[in-house]
Amino acid sequence: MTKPDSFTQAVRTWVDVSTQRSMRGWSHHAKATGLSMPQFSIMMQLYYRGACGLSEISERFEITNAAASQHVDNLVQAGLIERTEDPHDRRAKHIQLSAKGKSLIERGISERYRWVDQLAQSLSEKERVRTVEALSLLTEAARNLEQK
Amino acid sequence: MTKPDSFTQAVRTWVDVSTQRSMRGWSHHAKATGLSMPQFSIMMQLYYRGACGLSEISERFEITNAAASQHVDNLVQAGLIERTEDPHDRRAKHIQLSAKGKSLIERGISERYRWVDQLAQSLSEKERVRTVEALSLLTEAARNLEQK
DNA sequence: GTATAAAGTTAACCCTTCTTAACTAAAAAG
DNA sequence: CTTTTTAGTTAAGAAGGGTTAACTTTATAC
Repeated sequence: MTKPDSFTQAVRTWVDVSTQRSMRGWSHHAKATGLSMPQFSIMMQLYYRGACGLSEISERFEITNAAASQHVDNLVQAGLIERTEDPHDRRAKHIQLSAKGKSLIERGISERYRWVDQLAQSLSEKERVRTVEALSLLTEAARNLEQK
Repeated sequence: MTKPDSFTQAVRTWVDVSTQRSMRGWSHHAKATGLSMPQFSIMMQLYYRGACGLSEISERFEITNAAASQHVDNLVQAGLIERTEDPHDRRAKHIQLSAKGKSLIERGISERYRWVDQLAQSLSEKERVRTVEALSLLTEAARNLEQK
């Protein structure tokens, strides 16, 4: 509350605008592929954080193992993820994206961020450089915050 | 595809990080208030884009009038929004946040963006100024894109 | 080696969201 | 002034996501 007002305002506004844009692309893609929101989220998570067991999924989404198991089962049946036995602990499952699932998510990401390319083109080289500096700073600071 | 690579990358990374952060706060608040996701979204939309008729809601969320009407009805019953007759067209309704609803959303926003204040404190004055410049640029550009 | 804990699955059920269909009431068109 | 269109509501039902509870199988503790 000292005087970060214009800073706070600028960040908020940009986050609002960009969240809205990227969410729009996201829900478009989810709808186009016929995936529901939880299904899509699980796949995104598998893409960014890599393979995991079933319990990790239920923990991250704060749902029961039963619910997670059902979602996973549907995605396996759709051929989008693979569920194999963990060789070190045969109770556990090793859940990961299939090739088909991975490429689907990658198409989704590039669609979700197509507007960023358009954004790039509407700025000058100099503006782009300055933007990159500022955003790197912010990202770095946000990640430091995260770890505390 | 010329060479916006580092730009694209920086924007994507920041959007990912910030979306994740602000969504976390959002779903927290939604859960705490007992609102469902569609209910919350409708209220957010009323907050940012102002009062509107029922059809506007169904269009923006791509649901039927029936579904929109039901959501609105629940929110009216909870005392969070007001539904009055449009004096110029008595078929239409004028839907807007109540005082209670408005303050609920405002509390939500400030919770959602608390991390931005922390972010501000972890940067120097100089860094903040440069960030504000860059983000204003980006926001402006994104809005221009929007209008085309 | 038996008892207990942990990882997943399955079944039955509830709640929410959404849809279609039938309806009322007001405005616009002819 | 009658017909048609537009705005919104209501009811019934389908679909999905979530839960608890009972169960199987494997690992861990003692």
